[in-house]
Amino acid sequence: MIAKPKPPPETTRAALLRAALELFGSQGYQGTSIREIAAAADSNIASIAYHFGGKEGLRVACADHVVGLLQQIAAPVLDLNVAQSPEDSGKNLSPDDARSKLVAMEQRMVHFLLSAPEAKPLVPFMLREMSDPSPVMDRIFTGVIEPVHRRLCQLWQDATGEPAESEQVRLTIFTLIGQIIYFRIGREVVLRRMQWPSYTEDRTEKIAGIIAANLEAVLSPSTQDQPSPGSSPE
Amino acid sequence: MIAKPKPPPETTRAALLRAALELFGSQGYQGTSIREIAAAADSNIASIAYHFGGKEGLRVACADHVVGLLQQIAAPVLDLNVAQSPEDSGKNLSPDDARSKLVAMEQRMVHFLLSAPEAKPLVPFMLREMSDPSPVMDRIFTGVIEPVHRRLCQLWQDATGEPAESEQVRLTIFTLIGQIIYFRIGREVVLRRMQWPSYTEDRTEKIAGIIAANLEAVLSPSTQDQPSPGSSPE
DNA sequence: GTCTATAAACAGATAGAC
DNA sequence: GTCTATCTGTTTATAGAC
Repeated sequence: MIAKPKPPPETTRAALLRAALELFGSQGYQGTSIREIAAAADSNIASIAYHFGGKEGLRVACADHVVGLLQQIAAPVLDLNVAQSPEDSGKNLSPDDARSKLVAMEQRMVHFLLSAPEAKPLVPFMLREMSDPSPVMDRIFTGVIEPVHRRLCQLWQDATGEPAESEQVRLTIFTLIGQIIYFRIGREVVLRRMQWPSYTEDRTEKIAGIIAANLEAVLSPSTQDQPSPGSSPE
Repeated sequence: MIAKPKPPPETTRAALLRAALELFGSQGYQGTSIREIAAAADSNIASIAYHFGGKEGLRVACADHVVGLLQQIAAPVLDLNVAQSPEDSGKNLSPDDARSKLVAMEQRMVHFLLSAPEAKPLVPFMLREMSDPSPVMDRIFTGVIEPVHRRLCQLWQDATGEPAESEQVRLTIFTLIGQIIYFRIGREVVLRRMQWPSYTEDRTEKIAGIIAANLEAVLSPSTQDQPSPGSSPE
């Protein structure tokens, strides 16, 4: 426990986790049998009960695994400026810095969700758990989604001056996230309409560019009236 | 067959369809048993085989039903200007008209997806079929998604002059649709982050207003450089 | 820790009475 | 057209050999 922080006694366990993540992601939780998982992991059904207590335990373990990995990936991006200098308080950026950091984060998210190889097993699982309000969604929300959303809201404040936790800003950040995530969730629809067989680096880059342009357009004052959000002409 | 174009001999059939739509939408296809459906329709399992041939037949019938209803709902919006006058050719609008029609369609879609009572049973089913690439997705895509997307692209062309079927425009329309649909698919996440117990009319209106503002910002020339999409500084 | 064998519950489909 | 009863296969979970 002390001398060996990470020995590899988790061959079977890890294989089951990998297989489950993959299959839950592609077929859904209810659409996947523990037989399939055991077969894909070159193991047997009983090993799932042994290591995870059952199918639901395996689901929870997948969620924790995903949250851990995503936090690891998101960490360097989330506190790029927090740990820069001690007296900086790590909270305020110049509007231009915040603006370009927002665009940079958007680009990263698009590339990660659409074509990063390390995201391939994680993202489908996460998105399914996000749609299905399962008891597992809690960990994913608290561990990943909320921190990232809060960070984006903070950057938005630094870029525009609008209060980060206002309804207006929180919802606007969701419209940004929605644009990105739709290209994953609605993947089959997009590919079909675009007559693309699959996403490639070039196509991902194109998508990221369009969302970046949208983002910059919304961030721009545009010298028009944007007094209060509730005064739409309807 | 001729004298009675639509008598009501479809009490059980209709009840099964309604129940299936509801349960498939909330629990997913594989997460729903035909026993549940029969029970919810106050019928029995055998009636499903009799009326629809089996569970998969019921799924297809649900898809057709949804496509029919959505087309009925979307029709008056889609060809509002097509049937206006014969010599109008029904294709070209003034930029201002196209622009306000785009905003109007966005508002309609948000309200329909988030709080229209008639959408409540349809939308979850459709969104699930859209994520899972099932053989049923075909009908939904061809019947609803593609026509709506094409119409939006056409309006975008009328509003901006960019060619409707260009990659640029088709993807931009998807960023618009993504913003809207995310508030449905990511509903649980949004509600939690906003600390809202549920969507209300006011909140839906607020969301619609923010997306409308984004749309207008992107549609505006903004007097900045927007020469070609591939020349991002990176 | 790993695996085979089996139990108990569940799925979808169907036969046949009414 | 409707429904009960049943068939057949599959599911998760588990007991027990190794």
